[in-house]
Amino acid sequence: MLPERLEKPYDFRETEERIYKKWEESGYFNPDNLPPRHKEPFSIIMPPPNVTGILHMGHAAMLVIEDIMIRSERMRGKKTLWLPGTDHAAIATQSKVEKILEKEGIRKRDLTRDEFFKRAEQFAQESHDTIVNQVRKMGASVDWSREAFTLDKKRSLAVRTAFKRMYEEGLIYRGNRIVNWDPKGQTTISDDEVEHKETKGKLYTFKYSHDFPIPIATTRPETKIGDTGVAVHPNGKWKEYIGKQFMIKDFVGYELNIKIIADESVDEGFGTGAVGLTPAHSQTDWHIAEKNNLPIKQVINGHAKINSGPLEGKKTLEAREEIVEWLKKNNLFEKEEEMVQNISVAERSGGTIEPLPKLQWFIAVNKEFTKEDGGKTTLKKLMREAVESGAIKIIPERFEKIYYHWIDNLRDWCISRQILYGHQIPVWYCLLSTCTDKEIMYNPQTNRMVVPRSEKIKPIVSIEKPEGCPRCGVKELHQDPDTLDTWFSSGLWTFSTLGWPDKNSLDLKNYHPTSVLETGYDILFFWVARMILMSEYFLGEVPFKTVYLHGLVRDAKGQKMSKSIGNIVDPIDMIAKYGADATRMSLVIGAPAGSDISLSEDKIKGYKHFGNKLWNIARFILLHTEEMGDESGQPATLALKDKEYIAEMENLIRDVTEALASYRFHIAGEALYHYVWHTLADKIIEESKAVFAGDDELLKKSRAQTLGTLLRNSLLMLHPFMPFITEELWSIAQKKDSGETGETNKPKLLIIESWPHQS
RNA sequence: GCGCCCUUAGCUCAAUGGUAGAGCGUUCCCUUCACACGGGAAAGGCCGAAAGUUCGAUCCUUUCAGGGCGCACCA
Repeated sequence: MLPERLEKPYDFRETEERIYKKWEESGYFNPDNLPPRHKEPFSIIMPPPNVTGILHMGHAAMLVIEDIMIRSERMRGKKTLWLPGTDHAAIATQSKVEKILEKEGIRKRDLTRDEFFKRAEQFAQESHDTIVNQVRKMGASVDWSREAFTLDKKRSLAVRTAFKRMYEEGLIYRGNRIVNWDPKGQTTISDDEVEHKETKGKLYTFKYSHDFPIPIATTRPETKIGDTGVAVHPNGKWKEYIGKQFMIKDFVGYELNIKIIADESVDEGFGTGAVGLTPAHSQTDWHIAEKNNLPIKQVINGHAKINSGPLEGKKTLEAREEIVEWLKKNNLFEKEEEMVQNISVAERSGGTIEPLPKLQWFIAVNKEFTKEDGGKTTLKKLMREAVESGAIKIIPERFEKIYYHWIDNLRDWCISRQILYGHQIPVWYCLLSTCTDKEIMYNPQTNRMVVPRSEKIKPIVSIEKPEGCPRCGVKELHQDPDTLDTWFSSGLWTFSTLGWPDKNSLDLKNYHPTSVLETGYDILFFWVARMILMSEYFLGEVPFKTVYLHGLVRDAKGQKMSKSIGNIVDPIDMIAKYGADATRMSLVIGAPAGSDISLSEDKIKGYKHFGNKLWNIARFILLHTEEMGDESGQPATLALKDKEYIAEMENLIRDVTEALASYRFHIAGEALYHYVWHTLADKIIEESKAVFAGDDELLKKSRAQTLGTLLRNSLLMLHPFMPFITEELWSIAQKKDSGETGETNKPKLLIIESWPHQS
């Protein structure tokens, strides 16, 4: 007798939604509700998807791998917490909202800060709802009761608390330094958000004036009106001029005052062996200028235009042409050569980065401070040591090298952004003239200080809005209009989600450090490194013990998925067509840690067929056996052949368990796939048909029991990979069981069943 | 420039110090009472090139070629 539900082919559309609901109602996603055998905590905090739209295959891959870990650990008796959330994604969300407003014919400047913020929140909410729905569809066994958002109230308190503490320690400071200015987005961005693109450029060689002895080579003539020095090699061909100062009365109508200085970094072999220094518009030059006390002369403004003099208002490229023309006309031009150069581009907006000096907030990564144990360290050291000591293991290991390399090149992190959507910096200013000696222009409508931002206005850093100015007592204070880099709040993610800054939080005690962080290798620096920094600093412990990095999901030809190529495979479409189980399998098998996954619809379809196969295996087995087998082990009466089958299964259990423990999910998945199809179905079941057609009752009984055990273990181990169909089959097999033994046996959900024993 | 990865079946990719696998595709046979979303059979790979280590290498080492990626203040 076949159970009724097995008579029909497997219908994932009907099943998946029903099963997910059943899991949610069971409460088992929440570790607090797990049965008492679940003691040892196992926690993963989900990398929060950006609330900028919908989930893509990369997110799907992330969800699957994390769910496999959570489900298998839950079955192995761990107290599993998988905490979900979303990220407000500051710049990314803001630019999306701006585009939407643009379509509605609304300009950003027509809205107040609050109005804009409301629109952004509304968009974020809609996007959040879509994402949550998608996460459910994937079958992710996350604890919704603990869901978090990087910009909600609790996280905001964490951010402000963190900011204040770091400020008081001197690790957050406000400084006038060269930043990566994005003229298109009108904001600073961090070094990591800058992409270097190879482009064809020209190297121009010229002299400032006929009296000036040294020719200079440059790719950006427009910046040369901001030159205040020339660097040459201390022992090079120009050394006789070191220390001399030259006044150039007319350089394209500008007056230059150039000092020749020596610097080891000058490459004699490149260009003319002399570098024209533009401290205000080049990171390198800034440092050399600082060492040599050269003045800093800003000539380009935030709109990438010349800010003064005869060329005022000209765009950089226009100014470049005019300067080259002027040089040629005045016989100062020597030559121009084609060359490949790297141009800096803002990752989000695509704008060409203009290095500019600006008054911004930074995190000092090289500044020494005293740890709780009295030892001295820096944030950079904390980040390095966490991995070096082995406290954090990165999988695959090769990314550890990449991580160190990044840390070694790390400079102070600019955290202030001139955008509206995000955590507003918890800093207030008193603008009364008694508290500052500079006049401030302030636009109350936009809550923006127009200019000049000044170091002379003293910041008042506070978690909550201060009652009044601590110096003059005046009530009216103005909050810094800038918001924080989105990675500042996500850096706190592993502990801000667990109750920090409340140090008595039970969740924080139980689940931090988290067990595993699983994410794409593309945000190793952006995010993983920042979490290590924050957790080490604020809690003195690692945020996670293991980092598992997955690759990018690419199309069938290995190309990056993108809208312009039109090769995007949408997880939700695939779930609708082939089911979540099939989609999950396709993202695990053939996808080892750290390497890119190439995905095709055919691959997903293949795993849908596998689901069908599994369904029919269960049909066959349940047709011939009374029960699926239980934990009590093998009866002594098993036939020889059946003992072999059981032994084979035990090997599989060992292999799969080991593969999972070593984070080789693709191996585990493939082993199961291969066993179920090509061993259980093709060999064992085929051979069993003859057994059941025969008349040896003992043999039949032995085989039926064996098949029941094989099915049982297959379902158990496949569950983390294909949770829906396995749970459904489990419930069917259980029902048959309890139907015969009476109704007191409440069927147990597969989700909390015990992982098969290894012998 | 520094560093990392990849090169395996027609395509996209796994695995492994000792007979090489998956998905899709190709050829032939079979509607047999789990499944045609199936079964059976088959074709197809000197595992990028060369040298070395080893009883033995696709796997380890070195060099080379091609491809990809990360980082970087070549003015």
